[in-house]
Amino acid sequence: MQSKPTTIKEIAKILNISPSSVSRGLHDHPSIGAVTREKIKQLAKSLNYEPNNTAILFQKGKTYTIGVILPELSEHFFSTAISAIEDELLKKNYTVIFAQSHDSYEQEVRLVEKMKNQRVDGLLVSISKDTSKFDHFEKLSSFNIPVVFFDRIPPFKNVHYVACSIENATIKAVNFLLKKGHRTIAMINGPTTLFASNERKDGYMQAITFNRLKYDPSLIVNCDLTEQGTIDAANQFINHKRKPTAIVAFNDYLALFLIKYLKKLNIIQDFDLVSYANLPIISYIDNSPIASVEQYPYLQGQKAANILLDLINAPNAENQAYYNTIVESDLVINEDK
Amino acid sequence: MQSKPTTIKEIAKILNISPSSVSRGLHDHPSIGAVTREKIKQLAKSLNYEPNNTAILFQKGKTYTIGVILPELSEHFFSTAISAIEDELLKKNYTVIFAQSHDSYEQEVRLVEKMKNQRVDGLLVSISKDTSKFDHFEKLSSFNIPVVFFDRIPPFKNVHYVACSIENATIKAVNFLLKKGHRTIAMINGPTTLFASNERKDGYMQAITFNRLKYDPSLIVNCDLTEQGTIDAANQFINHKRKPTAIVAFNDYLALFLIKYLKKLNIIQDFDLVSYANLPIISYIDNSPIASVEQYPYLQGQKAANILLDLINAPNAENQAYYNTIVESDLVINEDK
DNA sequence: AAAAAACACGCAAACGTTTGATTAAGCTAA
DNA sequence: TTAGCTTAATCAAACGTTTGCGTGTTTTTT
Repeated sequence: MQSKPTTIKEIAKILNISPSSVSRGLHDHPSIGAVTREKIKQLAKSLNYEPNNTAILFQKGKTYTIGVILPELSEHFFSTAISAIEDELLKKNYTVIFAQSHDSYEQEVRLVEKMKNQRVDGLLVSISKDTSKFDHFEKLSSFNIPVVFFDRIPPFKNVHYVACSIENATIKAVNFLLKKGHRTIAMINGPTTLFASNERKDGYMQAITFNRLKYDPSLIVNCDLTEQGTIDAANQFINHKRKPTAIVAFNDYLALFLIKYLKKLNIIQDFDLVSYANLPIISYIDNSPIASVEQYPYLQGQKAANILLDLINAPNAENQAYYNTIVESDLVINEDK
Repeated sequence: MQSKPTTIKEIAKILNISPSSVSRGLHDHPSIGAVTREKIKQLAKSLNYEPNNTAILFQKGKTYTIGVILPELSEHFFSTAISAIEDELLKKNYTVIFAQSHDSYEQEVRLVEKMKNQRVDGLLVSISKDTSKFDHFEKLSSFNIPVVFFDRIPPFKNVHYVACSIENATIKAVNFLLKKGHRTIAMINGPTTLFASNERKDGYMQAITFNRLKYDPSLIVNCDLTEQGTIDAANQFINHKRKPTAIVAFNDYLALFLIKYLKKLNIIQDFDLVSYANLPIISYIDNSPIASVEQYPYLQGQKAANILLDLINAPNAENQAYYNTIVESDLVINEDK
C-alpha cells in the first residue's frame, strides 16, 4: 500500500474551498476565518498532510540548504566542525549537504559547481591543500551565493572567514617553553605552500625576537606531513650543533610520528613537546606534548554557520563589510606533566 | 551585478524554438536535429545555463538526495562511515544530507520526520542508543522511502541492514587470548540494553564453552560506558577471587579509561587487553590492547550506500527480500606487542 | 506516384505551492 | 442611503522543467 502523499489540492477539494485558502489557512493567514482555518488544520492532520518540500523550494527559489565543502570528513577536526555546523543550522531549520574535496583542487572546483547547481543558499568551505586559485568561489558571488571560509582560509581579507589565530597561539606556545627554561626550541613545520605554516613560523619568530633571543632559521624545518618526513626532520635536530631541548610540532599527527621515533631512539626524555590539537585522545599517550594549541573546531563551525545565516538574511547584500572573525586559540597545558 | 540564472525559456526565445525542444536538445533526445542541438548547446554554454535543480527535482518527484542519520558525527567510527557514504553516493550523482541524533530517541524521531519532508529518496541510519521503538521507520515504507541500517541496527531481521558480526569477532578475540595461555578472561561489557552488548556476551560464552572451560558469569561486568563506570568495573576484577589475566573491553574508549586506571595502580603489566576499534591512534599508546576487533566503518558505509541505491532503483519494490549483510570483522593483532 | 515511415519540432499539461489581485458579502459611520 | 471599510474567500499566474501526443515536412519504400 503505497499511499501517495496528501496534497493541498486534495484537502481543498474535500472541503470545497480553493487551494489558496488551504495554503493560507495552514499558515495562519489573517484572511482566513477561524472556523475554516480549524477545519483545514484538522483535515490536514487526519490525512497526514506533509508539505511537499521540493515544491516549496522550487516555488520560493530558496532551498534552505547550506553546502559544506571540506577536505576530509574523517579527520577529527573537521568532523567536529561540521557537527557544530549541523547542530547550529538545524536550529534555524536549514539542511546541510556536504562533500569532501579530499584535498584536491579539481575536486573542489567540481563540488562548488555541483553545490551551485543544487542552488544552495550559501556555502561553508575549508579549502583544500592544493587550492591556490579562487575563481570558482568568485563565480558564486555573481549568483548571490555567499561563502564563508573556516579554518583553512584563502590568504586575503576580502572574503568572509572564521579562523584561529595560529600566530598568536604559537607566540604563546613558544613563550611557554621559554618560561620553562628552554633556550633552543625547534619547530617541525608544514609545507611552505600552506598559509598555516607561515603563521606558525611568524609566531615563532615573533616570540623569539621579542624575548631578545637570536632567531636561528635552521631550527625550523619544513616537512611534508608524512611519517618519513617527520623522521627526516627530527634527524636534522638530533644531529644539530645546537641540539634543541623542545620541539613544536605542526600538528598532533606529526607529534605522534615524532614521539614514536624518539621513543625508538630512546631519547624522548630529552625533549619537551608542544603541538596543535587535532586528536582528542593524544593526552592519553605517554610522553605526549606538555602543551597543546586548542583550535576550537566546534566554535569555529558555530561561528561560521551563524555568519553565513547573517549573510543570507542580510537585506542589503550590496556594499557590506567582510566578516573576518578570529577565534582566539588557547594554549592548553597538559596537567599531568 | 546579480545575474539571474539563465532558463530554458530564455534560450528558447532567443533561438525562436520551443522550450521543449531546448530541453530535449540538451538531453540529446533523438527527435532534435543535429544542427539545432548544437545551436542549443552552444547558446546554453555561452549564457552559462545551469539547470535549476529545484525545478527538476520538483518535476520528477525524485530528489536524488539520501539522508543519513547517525548518533554522533564527531566519533571517528561514524565520520569514517559517512565519509565512505559520501564518496560512494557522489559517484552516482546523489547528494547527501545528514543529521545527528546525539543518541536521543526523540531527536531521531524528529529527524526521520524532517528527512521525510525533505523527500529524500532513501535513508541510511545508525540508530541511537535510546531507540527501542521503530514506528518512525516503519512509517517510511508506506511512503516508499527505503531505509538501510548500518552498524547500530534494530534487533530483528525484517529490515535492510549492514553490520559487523561482533559475535564472531568476539569468539576470535577470546580464542586468541586462550591460545596465548590465558585461562581467566574478563569482559567489561556495555549496558545490557544494547544489542551490541549481547553480541559480545554471546561470543564470549561460545568461545569459552567451545573450549570446554567453565563459564563464570561474574567475569562479565556491565558498565555505563563512562570513565567512572569503567573504574568500578575494573575494581571488581582486581579484587576478584579469580583475578583475570586478560580483559576484553567493550570499545577503545573504555580501553583508554582502563589503561589509564591500571597504569595509575601500576598493575597494567598484569593484564593483556583486547578491544574493539573506534580510535585510529590507539596503537600509539603504551600498553595499548594487544589485539583489536576491526569493524571496517568505511566498508560498512560503502555497502550500506550501495544497497540503498539498489533498493531505490529496484523495479519491483514489492515482495523483495531483505538485505541482511554481515561484514566480517577481523581481529587485528598489534604487532609491536 | 502513392503510401508508409522517419524526422524535427511545437503544444500544452503537469508537478504542488504561494501570492498579488480581485470579488462578494456584511458591517459601520456620516 | 451610500460611500467606505472589513472580513473571508477565490482566481489565476507563476516558478522551470519534462513529456505524451500531435503535426507538418521530408525521405524512403513499393
